[in-house]
Order: sequence, then structure tokens, then C-alpha cells
Amino acid sequence: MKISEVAERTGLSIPTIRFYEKSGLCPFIERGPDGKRRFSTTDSDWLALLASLRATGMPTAEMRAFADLYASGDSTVPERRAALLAHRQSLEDRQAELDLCRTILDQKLKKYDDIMKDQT
Amino acid sequence: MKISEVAERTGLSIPTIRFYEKSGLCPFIERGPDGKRRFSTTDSDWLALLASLRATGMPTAEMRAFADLYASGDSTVPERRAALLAHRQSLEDRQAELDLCRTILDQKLKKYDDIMKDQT
DNA sequence: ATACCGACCTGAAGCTACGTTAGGTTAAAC
DNA sequence: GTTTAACCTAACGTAGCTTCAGGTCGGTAT
Repeated sequence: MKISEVAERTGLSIPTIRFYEKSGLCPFIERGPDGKRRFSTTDSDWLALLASLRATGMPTAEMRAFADLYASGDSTVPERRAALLAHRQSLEDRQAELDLCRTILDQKLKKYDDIMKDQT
Repeated sequence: MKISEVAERTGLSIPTIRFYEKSGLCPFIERGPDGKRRFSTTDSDWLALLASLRATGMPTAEMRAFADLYASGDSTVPERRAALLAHRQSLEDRQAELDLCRTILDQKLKKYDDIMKDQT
């Protein structure tokens, strides 16, 4: 698979994919004899996972650690599991934060509605 | 109220509060004769709202626009309402994103569990 | 008095995170 | 034979604070 295809599939931009590779977030991309990157579906899936983690706020340093574990083989599965569980927890924390803010907004909105009603 | 108290109440740091004032996010803070900021409870509440908006991803530019409307008096209530509604929508979008990622993580976690089970 | 402390003030510089853009090359495709 | 799509390094940009240098108060301890 070409980089452009992976970009399309993952939603990451081409520069971002290269940047991720250089940052060690996916240091296993093969190259053709022409020097161009050749992505397997595994690579593409990995990048899609990264995109998903990134989009939900995982810092690149953490993704880097996760990638290092990934590169070290199956023996690191428990650690990887722990990392994903931790991120899952952070998602829930974040959702709680969003819920709280939504409540606050709804109160504010209600106030605005009252003001607008009074003015009629 | 002193800046340190507002910092404690809102969770914003003192430099951040000053930074917000300079950025026009709350351009109505009074000063004592000694030049120090004196916050009313309204000010403090406003900053708490900003903190909440910020924590849920509203860019400062948008908060700035919202602050400008706020400063322009009650006639801008409908616009403010619209702004908060828009942000509320963005929260929901974000929650959907988090939910999706949670699903993906759960699938991944299940795979890891399977691998770990096999290894016993 | 005097010396010191802690909390406030200012403006400017600095920093981290995360990409994006620029400038220049090579190689295949039409 | 010229577009097209990759490649590289390196500089640039943006958001959003934080830190620094330097200064003013008011109160307390010596």
C-alpha cells in the first residue's frame, strides 16, 4: 500500500505519517527498492489505531512507549493491555468532564432562555 | 476577592488568570488603589465558566468572542446562546468520538486477553 | 528605624506539543 | 518530456500557558 492510500484510510495526512515514522511511532515500515514506503495492512491498521488514540488525546510520547512495546513482541502484551486500559480510563474521565460541562451549559442556556422570554 | 482566591476557586493558575485578562477574556476586572485586581463573585463565576469551556476544548479565540458579546450587554444574549449551543454540540461530537475509541479499545483489549489466555 | 518576607504587579521571553511548509531530488507514468 | 507522486531535511507556525527579571506594597521581627 502506498502512503497516499494509508493517509486516506487513516485520516492522517501524509506529512503526519512520515512524522510519526520518524518519531518512532511506527518504526517498522518497509521500503521498496525505490526507497518508497510499502505499508502492509497491519501497518495501516496500526496507524489507524494511533490515529484513534491521538484523536482522543493520547500524547505522542505515550504512543511512542506503546509502539516500543509493540515492537518488542508478544511478551509485552500484558504491558500493552495495561496501557490501553489506562487510556480507556482516561477516556471515561474525560467523558465525565464533558458531561459536567454539558450540565453547566444547559443551566446557562436555560438562563438565557428565561431572559429572552422576559423580553418578549 | 484576591487573585489567589480566584485561582483556588476556578482551578486556573494565577498566571493564567492574568493571561486571560490580557487576552481580553475578562476585560472588566476592577483594580484597588494599590493596582491589585479585585474580583467580584461575578468575575469569579465568569472565570469558572471560562475554565470549564477551556477544559472541554473551546479555543481561546472563541472564548474571546464570547467575552466580547458578554461585555456588550444583554442585547447579545441570543448570540451567546447560539455560541453555547454550538459548543454543546461540539461536546456531543466529542463524546461520540470517545465512545468510538472506547469500542476500538475494548476490541483490542479483548484480543489481548485472548492472547494471554492462550499462553497459560 | 531597618531589614526582610510574601503576595501582588508588569512586560517579555521561553517552552512543549504537534504538526505543516518550504525547498530541492528522484523516479515512474502517461 | 513533462506531470505526478514519492522522498529528504530543516525551518516555521500555532496554541496556550509558564517563567523570568525587576519592581511595589504592607506587615512583622529585630
